[in-house]
Amino acid sequence: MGNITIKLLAKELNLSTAAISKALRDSHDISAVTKQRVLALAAKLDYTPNPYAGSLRRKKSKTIAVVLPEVADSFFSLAINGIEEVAIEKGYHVLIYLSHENFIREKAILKDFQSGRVDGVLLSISAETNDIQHIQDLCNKDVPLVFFDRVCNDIPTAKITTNDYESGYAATQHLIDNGCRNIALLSISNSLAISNKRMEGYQQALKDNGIEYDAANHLLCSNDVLKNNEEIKKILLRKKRPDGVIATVEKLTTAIYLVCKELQLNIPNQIKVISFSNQASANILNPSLTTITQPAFDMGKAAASILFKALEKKNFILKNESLVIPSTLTIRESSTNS
Amino acid sequence: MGNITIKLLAKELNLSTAAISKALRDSHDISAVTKQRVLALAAKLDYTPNPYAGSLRRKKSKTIAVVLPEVADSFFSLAINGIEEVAIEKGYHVLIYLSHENFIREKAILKDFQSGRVDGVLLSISAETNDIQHIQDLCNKDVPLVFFDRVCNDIPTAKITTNDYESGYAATQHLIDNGCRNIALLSISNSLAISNKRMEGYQQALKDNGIEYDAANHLLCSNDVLKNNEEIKKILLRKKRPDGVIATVEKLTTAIYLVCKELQLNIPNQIKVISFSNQASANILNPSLTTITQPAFDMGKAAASILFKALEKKNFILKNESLVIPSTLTIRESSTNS
DNA sequence: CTTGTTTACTTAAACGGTTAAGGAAATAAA
DNA sequence: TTTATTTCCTTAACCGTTTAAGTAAACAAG
Repeated sequence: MGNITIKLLAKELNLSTAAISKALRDSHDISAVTKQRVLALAAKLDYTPNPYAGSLRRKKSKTIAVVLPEVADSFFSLAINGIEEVAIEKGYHVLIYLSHENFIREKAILKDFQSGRVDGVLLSISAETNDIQHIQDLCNKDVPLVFFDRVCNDIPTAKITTNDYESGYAATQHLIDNGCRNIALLSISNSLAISNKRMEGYQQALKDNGIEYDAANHLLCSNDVLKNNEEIKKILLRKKRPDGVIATVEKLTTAIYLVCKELQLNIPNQIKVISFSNQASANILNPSLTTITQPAFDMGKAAASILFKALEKKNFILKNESLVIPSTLTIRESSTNS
Repeated sequence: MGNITIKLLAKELNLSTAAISKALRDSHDISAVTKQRVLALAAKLDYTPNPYAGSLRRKKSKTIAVVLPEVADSFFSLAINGIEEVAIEKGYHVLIYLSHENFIREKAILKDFQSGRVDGVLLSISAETNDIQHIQDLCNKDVPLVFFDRVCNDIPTAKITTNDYESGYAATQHLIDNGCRNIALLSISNSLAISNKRMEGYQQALKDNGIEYDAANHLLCSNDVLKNNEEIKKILLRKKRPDGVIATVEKLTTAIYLVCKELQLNIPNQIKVISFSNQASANILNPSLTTITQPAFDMGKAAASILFKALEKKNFILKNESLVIPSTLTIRESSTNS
């Protein structure tokens, strides 16, 4: 195909490749006239520089990686939007990787980044991740890393989170204010910081209201939709049936609604529901869903912005740049007395 | 940082870089003993090959690009999952780009691919795209391209679509079967093939049922949520108010439900609704939403699979590989008589 | 014993840029 | 007029890997 290279431009204009390179990068080593000639020919021949040649020489790829547990979730979809927006603006490219909540995959993905493939990484860890050696290893190779949402506290770097503890507390308090005394909490992990913080907020709110925490009210859900449904059903069929449910992740909402429908439990009269969710459809559910909405887009944007600061300025200390962007409670019908 | 390179391994083992390279790629130019020594040292030093050096030399990046209009939509989220699954399996990396339905951006994104940054492209065109020169240009540079969902018929390459015409027809017929005679169609483009095909299916179904097509029933929506709400409201306030609505894209569902709520129009009694949607929450809307569900995950997977075939086999003719994966109509409460 | 073949390497060029160092000509300063 | 400086280039090394071509030694065949 004989692609257009700097060499070709050089030969055509009787210049050295160095001159072409400099002209294209607007070095003031090159006369205005020559620059014009180079630019004109480059435009005419539709020259596009080979990114990998440059990356090899400069040891910079102008690429970042985004590692997510999954993307079939409004939160991560919106986060990607935020990330991409900043990346495009800064002239960076975005590689996307899904861990599918699988530790082995996450490890393999991060391992590859030791090659210099990317200049920086945005990471939201998988629910399975307990061992953090692979993250440690990456940081030891001086690859800038920013966590967002699902962070790992033992790694000293920037973390963009939302106020999970306060949100857990607020959700619980809201249900209590609306008469609930027996509140179930559905989560997806016992090790993720976000899960734990939401849980702690929940427990503190119970305590502050003189309600004893009942471990039977805590359900750890999996990736298996059917199994989750069964477990939720079991909880709602208990003698001491919960009068409120908090779903700490979006995807559990459907399960709750369906089980309630099946069991003919009226939301909100018999049981009140609140979800951590970014679904646009919360408003039009039956009944409309009270949500804790995370600032997904802004979190993505913030994470990317901070990463780019680290990429642009040297001596930028990532670990000083953590940021907490608050979630918002939107009260709708599913949690209030009609 | 003095990274581990082939050179370093070579020096350490008193071999040439060529020998190291060949040993690592298991060339039978190298003795078993030497291979073992190389592999052992590489493992010990945690050698990770520089991807860009290899890309430069081999003129292959082992990377594909996915260009989407947006990602805040269940369809594209699921499609990404499908694509990523295949890519990981094949050892490829996935660069993601969002056009935000903007022609200029799409053009700039594709232009960059002429550089050899990616070995192939998966594209779902923006709603603004009428001029296809930029796609043409990319194809002329022999970059394999596979369209999915939002295809461009004038480019002779593989296209993964769903049966939009039949789905439009089925949606319309379903509403007619349930008593509708005055059906509004909400779409987002007059130029996208998917929009046109759904529209044609709609028109043919009307015709086959002896219903005259009324242009006033066709609403072209934009990216402006508020404006869409206004327009939908206008249609539903017409003297000849529609008794059925088809949303040809997921995001218009919320608008319809909200406007109906505001106007106190009962779904499905006063107006029946059906949406092209992959929302998991369709089931728990009020009322539950009848949907045309696209095989998003499978379309992503299929598109990626076909692209990889083209990347792996030469003389693979992409344009012979188009595929239509049917959507499924799931009937729920929003479109049926109670 | 010579010739051909195989084995197991090495040498060096190549991929397409970037950049430090150098140099000739023009211009400015002494 | 001589020397210093600036301007505008070129030369060549380099980034890390791959690979075509070459070669020395060992072995086999005739």
